[in-house]
Amino acid sequence: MATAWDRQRAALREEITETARTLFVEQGFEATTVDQIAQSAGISRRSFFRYFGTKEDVVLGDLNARADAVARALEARPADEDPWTALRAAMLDSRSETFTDVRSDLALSRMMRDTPSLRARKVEKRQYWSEVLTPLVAERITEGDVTVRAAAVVAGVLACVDIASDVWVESEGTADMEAVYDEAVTALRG
Amino acid sequence: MATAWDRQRAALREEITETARTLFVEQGFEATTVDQIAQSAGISRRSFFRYFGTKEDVVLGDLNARADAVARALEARPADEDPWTALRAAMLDSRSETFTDVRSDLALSRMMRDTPSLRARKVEKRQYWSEVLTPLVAERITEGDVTVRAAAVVAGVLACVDIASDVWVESEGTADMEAVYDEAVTALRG
DNA sequence: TGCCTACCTGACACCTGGTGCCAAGTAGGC
DNA sequence: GCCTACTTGGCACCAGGTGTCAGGTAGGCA
Repeated sequence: MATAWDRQRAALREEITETARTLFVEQGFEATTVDQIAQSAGISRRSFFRYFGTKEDVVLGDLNARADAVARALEARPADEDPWTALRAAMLDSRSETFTDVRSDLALSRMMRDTPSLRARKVEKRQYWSEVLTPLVAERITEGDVTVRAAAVVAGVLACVDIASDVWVESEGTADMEAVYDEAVTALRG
Repeated sequence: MATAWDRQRAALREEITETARTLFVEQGFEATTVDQIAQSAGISRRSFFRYFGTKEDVVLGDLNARADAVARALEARPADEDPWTALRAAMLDSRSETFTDVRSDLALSRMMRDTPSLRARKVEKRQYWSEVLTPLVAERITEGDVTVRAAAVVAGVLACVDIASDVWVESEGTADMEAVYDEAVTALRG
């Protein structure tokens, strides 16, 4: 428990994130180089890569942590709840821990939608979501090929989340994300 | 209509693809450099990038073309068919035009599953599938928010295809892809 | 046949993200 | 006040990708 070091590390990481996101919003993600970020944050290029594995991780940082949060929330739901209801509730429970303000959230979301490398890396992290959630969902499925069905439900739910997020960005943050999500789920469950 | 040029270009492109895929299977995708491919194919590194925008495109080349094929097949389905049935039939109709043999198909699929950059690029091309298919599916939806619902159905179907493909690879090519796909769809439409 | 034009090609330089390595520094424990 | 463990920065290096330019080659036309 090197607490002192850990705190310092976390603080610096936070500072780098701030600096980088400012630059990203100002001049775009791809147009911002790692050297610029490092220089603005007062560290070396090499150190940057010690705090973030890739440039994309600065934006997508805590996505894996959120998956774990959703997983914990899902486990806490009643065991007899059907997977769709349980997943929806779990995601709502663990939402908005990292919520700052609408404007910057919108800018970040738009960037994630419009930048190929960010989209790609996001999908990569989504795989972690599937790995974490699928076994938990499988416990709530009683018939058929449980593994396949669980994978399908998780993939379906994540797709609906993406759709809701897209519509939200498109609407400049005015759309009701929950309503869009429910509409998308309805389309699946017919 | 520069037919002569076009033919030569297509032939060379095919040859590069052959060469590259052989190298990929031999030593893995990431371990194979573009310089190696270019040298093996007897062209310059610069020319390689004139035929393929990225290294990944050598493997994923005709994915966009397949999307167009599915779209055409979808349009040909009876207008009163529900989207799920129509999509399933359309994908089956336009399948296996680029089918070589099980062994190399399996090797390629496994590579696509295990290589992050390939997965990422594949998802990128999947977006094109969505863009092409969603408006066609929308015509088959009669109630609710048509755009959102169509997007959800397309995303769901593509997710099920991925699941089926994954299970197929996992089973060394012995699994019945159509059956797995149907099982996955059942989980969604439950 | 011979030229002209359009396209293709290879070579070079350059940028960017990312990694391995090593020497120097700095904070904490005894 | 020293020792140790972790961190830092600098350097060299690799690979993917792009802009540019000079030179070549195939096709069309007189």
